[in-house]
Amino acid sequence: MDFKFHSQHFDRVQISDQGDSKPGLLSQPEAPSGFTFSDWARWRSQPAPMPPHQHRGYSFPRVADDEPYGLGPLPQELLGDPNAFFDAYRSHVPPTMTGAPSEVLGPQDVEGHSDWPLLQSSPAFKDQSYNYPQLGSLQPPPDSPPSPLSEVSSYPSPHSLAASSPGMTVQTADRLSPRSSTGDNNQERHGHPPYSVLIYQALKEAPGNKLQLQSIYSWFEANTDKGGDPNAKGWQNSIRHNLSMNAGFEAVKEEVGPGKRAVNFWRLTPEAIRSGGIQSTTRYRKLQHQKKGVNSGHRGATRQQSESKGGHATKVVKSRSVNSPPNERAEAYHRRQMIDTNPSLGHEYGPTSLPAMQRYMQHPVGPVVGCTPMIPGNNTIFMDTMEPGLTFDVGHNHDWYTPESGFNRVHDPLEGPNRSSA
DNA sequence: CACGATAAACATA
DNA sequence: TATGTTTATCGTG
Ligand SMILES: [Mg+2]
Repeated sequence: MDFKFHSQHFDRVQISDQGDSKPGLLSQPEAPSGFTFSDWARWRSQPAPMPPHQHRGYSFPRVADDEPYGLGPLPQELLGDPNAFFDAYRSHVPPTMTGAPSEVLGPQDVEGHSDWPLLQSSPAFKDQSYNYPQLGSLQPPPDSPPSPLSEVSSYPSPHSLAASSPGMTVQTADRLSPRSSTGDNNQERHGHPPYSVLIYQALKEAPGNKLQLQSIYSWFEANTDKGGDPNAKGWQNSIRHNLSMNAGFEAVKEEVGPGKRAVNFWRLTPEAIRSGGIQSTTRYRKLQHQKKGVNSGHRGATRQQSESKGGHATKVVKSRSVNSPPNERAEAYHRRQMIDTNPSLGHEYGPTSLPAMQRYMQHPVGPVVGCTPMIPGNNTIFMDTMEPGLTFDVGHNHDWYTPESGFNRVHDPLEGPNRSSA
């Protein structure tokens, strides 16, 4: 009696997947979406041939023609080169200042969130820009493949970035970072901002609002207390986890030339930039089953036989001839790739498509309230057909984070394309 | 009920 | 091995 579940397959949906028509995910009702190709071109500072047009599904933030494209607070020197940006981090981190220079610490109190220690994100790049001279033997950037592109990389960012005005600067504290490892851990002490926020900050400050994974690590090492011990790499796992699961961060591949393999950058989503914030990473957990411990309670070396986890739902890349697929999973994987690959993007690099889980949540068909584990063969989802307002009109809450106001709980009415709330 | 941190299983390149 | 994606646990408020 409760729900009436409807199950459908979203194979077909994948075609229109990127249709950025998110039901009620964003606080902003309608997002003007219409990032033109030229905008995009500018974004990555490329010549830009005139485009084929839309790439319909993906909506980029629209930017007024006269709107400045530059990143507010960023030092000019850095603007042109994201690599430089992270190189700065990479280089400056290890040697001298490990952790956080207390000099730059600026405790403050942002009304929205005074808990977290504020920091100024690494001065390293604020002042020095990426010159981190020293390091003497600073080799050529280990990971800065992109040479041609990279250029300016400005990014459409209206006032969103401006948010970082006076009050909020970001924080970087010396010991911030959520963790304390073991046992007592916890953040609450003063609560360090969650990974998602830290990542948001790192990206927000970066040229083009994008950084490579390694650079993000570096940022953490420089602005948080992570990285102290070389042995711990759990925090990196956490970072990756957040990058993947939080829709505010998207991976963009940049081709570097024929021979080399494209490098991947993690970038703030246009949505994140426009709205000036991100949603909590855990919100994408909605569809998961919350299993309760029926087990013996063991934990340790375990098995979870649950079906697929990682990869078969991976993102796109390029189409390529498939050899003999190793197994069924791989087969399914490749199938998806073909579908997901966006033709209009051609060889251009751009945002990869949404990860499966996140795409489910945008199912055009309506509110998705559940799904089976992501198994190749069975792509069934469940949606609620009840009328809102009645019995259990579900609807969920989730947090939305913005620098100015911190986290705010918002409720999404569970309204989909279908149900126009009269 | 939502979060967040972690660990870990899996995939792919 | 490095990266990414996703499932699962445990602790908090
Ligand atoms: Mg993501």
